[in-house]
Amino acid sequence: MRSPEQLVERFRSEGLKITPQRQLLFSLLHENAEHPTAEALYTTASAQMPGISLRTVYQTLTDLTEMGELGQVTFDGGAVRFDPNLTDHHHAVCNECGAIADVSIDHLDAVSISEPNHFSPSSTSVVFHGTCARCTTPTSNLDKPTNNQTK
Amino acid sequence: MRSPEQLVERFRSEGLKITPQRQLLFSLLHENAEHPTAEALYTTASAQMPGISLRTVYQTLTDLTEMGELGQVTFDGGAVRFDPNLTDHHHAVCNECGAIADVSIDHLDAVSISEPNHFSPSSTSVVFHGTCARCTTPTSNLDKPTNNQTK
DNA sequence: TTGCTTATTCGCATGATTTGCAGATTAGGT
DNA sequence: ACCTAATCTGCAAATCATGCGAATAAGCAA
Repeated sequence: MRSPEQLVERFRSEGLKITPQRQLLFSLLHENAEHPTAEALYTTASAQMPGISLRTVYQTLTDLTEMGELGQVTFDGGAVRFDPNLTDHHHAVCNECGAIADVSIDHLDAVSISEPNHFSPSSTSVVFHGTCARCTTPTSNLDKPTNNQTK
Repeated sequence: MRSPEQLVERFRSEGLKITPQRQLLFSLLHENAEHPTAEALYTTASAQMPGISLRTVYQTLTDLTEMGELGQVTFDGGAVRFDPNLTDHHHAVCNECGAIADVSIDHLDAVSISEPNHFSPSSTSVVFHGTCARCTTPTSNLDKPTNNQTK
């Protein structure tokens, strides 16, 4: 996703309005690597702007997605998560705490469908399920994040 | 998933009852490569057994999943789809018609997370999005399946 | 076959997530 | 300051899935 400043520019140039709600969400999403759900963003946004509507959060998220400024991902049927990282990347989901990390992958080009077929893939997405560093470390389970996995 | 006969055996041996509803679902799922949703199975089942409850379909599907006889997959936030294929495989989703095909993958072992990290993957799933053979073929669009993609 | 026990089925209520709608509000230009 | 269209908000409603309790029926024993 572009910076809040650049988004403001883009919105302006498209005749869209720069509201405080949008500006807040721009900043909350900027470089956000948490893959938050709409609900999570709403909670955070509400702390800074009491009265903001969940509907507005959904609306803005949908708008940004349609503008190609935001990505969406879902894992195992949970709620949709938003991803401002638009670079080509994949995800690693921790079975313990539900954390989702962006990962780059080596040799993805080597992966191919083995049986003879006529499927023309336009994109390939890889999801690793496993245990993250934090949950693997035997010591200091105190600051281990709580399980945020929706399902 | 095991054959209906084997499932009947397993259910019996575990003290579970063999109801006509379960038997019907066993047969509908056996070697079913359509990745149906609960709703889709309910529709099919209703044709053969009017009066069967959607609740029962969900219940049976959940039971089979918990018994490890059935797999679940979801794509792009749509409804859960059930997969009787328990072999190690991946999926190719057609952007046009929503069809989902099971695929085997070559060189998956070559795929690795590139940046230094301590994530221990226990499983890796790959999803291809693209156009299936049927939707690619320019001729005979007549028998092209309708778009079953939920979202 | 009859009857008993307990698993199952079924329908409805409820929960979670997301979208549609309409009226109130406000950004941004005149 | 004023206008107008875009936006925000609250609520209804759609979709998907699960909890619950009453009714039903499978499987077993006599």
